Amino acid sequence: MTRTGRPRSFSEPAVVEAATEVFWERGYAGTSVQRLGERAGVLPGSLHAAFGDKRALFLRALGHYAQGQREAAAWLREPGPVLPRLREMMYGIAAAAGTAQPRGCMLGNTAIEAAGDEETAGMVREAFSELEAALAEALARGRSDGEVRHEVEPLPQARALLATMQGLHVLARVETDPGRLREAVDATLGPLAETAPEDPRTA
Amino acid sequence: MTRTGRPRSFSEPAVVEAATEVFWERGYAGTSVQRLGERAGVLPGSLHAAFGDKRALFLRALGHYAQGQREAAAWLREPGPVLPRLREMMYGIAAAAGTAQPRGCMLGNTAIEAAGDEETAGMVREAFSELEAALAEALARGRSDGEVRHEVEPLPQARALLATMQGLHVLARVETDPGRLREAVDATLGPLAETAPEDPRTA
DNA sequence: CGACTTCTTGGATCATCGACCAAGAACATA
DNA sequence: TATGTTCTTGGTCGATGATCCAAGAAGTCG
Repeated sequence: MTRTGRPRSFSEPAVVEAATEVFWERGYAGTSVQRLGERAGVLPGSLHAAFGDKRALFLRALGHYAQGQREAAAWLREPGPVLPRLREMMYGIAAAAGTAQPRGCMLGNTAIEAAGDEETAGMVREAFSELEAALAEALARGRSDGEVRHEVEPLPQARALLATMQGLHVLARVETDPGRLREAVDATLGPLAETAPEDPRTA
Repeated sequence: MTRTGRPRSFSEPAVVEAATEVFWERGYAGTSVQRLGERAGVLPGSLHAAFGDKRALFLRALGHYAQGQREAAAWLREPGPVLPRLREMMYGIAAAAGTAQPRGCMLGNTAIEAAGDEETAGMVREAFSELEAALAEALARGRSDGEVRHEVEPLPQARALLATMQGLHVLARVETDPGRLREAVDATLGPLAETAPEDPRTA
């Protein structure tokens, strides 16, 4: 059954991508449908016809962002030492400090701004849960490889790391020096390493 | 020089206190001047006359909240073991999970929502900086008392703890089980203790 | 007691925003 | 090419919100 009629002048995924950017930067309340249209090169009327109301488009955008996070987390599942990858992930968060427009993490931003909406909160909770599982899996593997101290309990430590990452996103919003956040990352990851915990950069 | 004319029907600090509550719960954009007036029992016109515009009242509220945080941090400076107090502070954050309306930390909420405003960001940065200093001081004292491992570097670790606390506020917005966040707290604080790191609750 | 000052009240104003719709444009199919 | 379907365009509508103001109310001071 091929669709007839006038074809879309825009690609739906491209609009979702653009909407993700805008919602990520400005939050839900801070984003107008008009601005969404401008960024995507589509008039508000067309957005309404294609996606429904603003909230529906926001949920699409949030899902798109969460999918990207899932793919980033998949990197932790590849073989090899995990602590350097955790450090790189967290350094990446720290690197936003001092940049023109730190956006934080859209999941965390949404948790704070839109926690009242149960459907939205559910999506954030689900995404956090998956990130936590990926972190726990990585820690467990690191532990059995002798890279991570055997005293580390993967699941609670994974939750702690997730919290620290979200907190880094928050601090990066107002912190001007990425180096200070990297020190915090080193202090977090140092005690997890089996060897040479006195110099975290060795891990 | 005593002021003449009709006296205020409201107390200025009480209005700031009420405004703090509302901004804390609903954010800056999510709060209308009308709602502020309702909560404080003052008409919007009077608010405007007494405080200026919405942003000015928000800055007053943010300053009020930051002051409260400073006083909470002063608790860490009192003598005695610091790790139990840190745990209690962080358990307190975790306890918001699953409650009707977790508000998070107004400093973190503001960092996320209003990072574009440089004056606002400066206030948040300043407050974070003081919290960090209080945490670092507490860790340093705990270390010299033999309570905290000597490998712990106070300032980086303080930043890491601040990040974790902010992250806990974020997670508490969508997490339904406070117990899971308490486990994360234990995983964070356990490695800091000098003795019995395998059971964090002993510290 | 009268004059002056300050606050309160209630509404007006202007802007923004989300949602919606009628009419025309663009395309596929037959 | 004629027909039907879908999309685009541009605008309207109602609601909300921030700000401000004029007139009355409630005090103080001389």
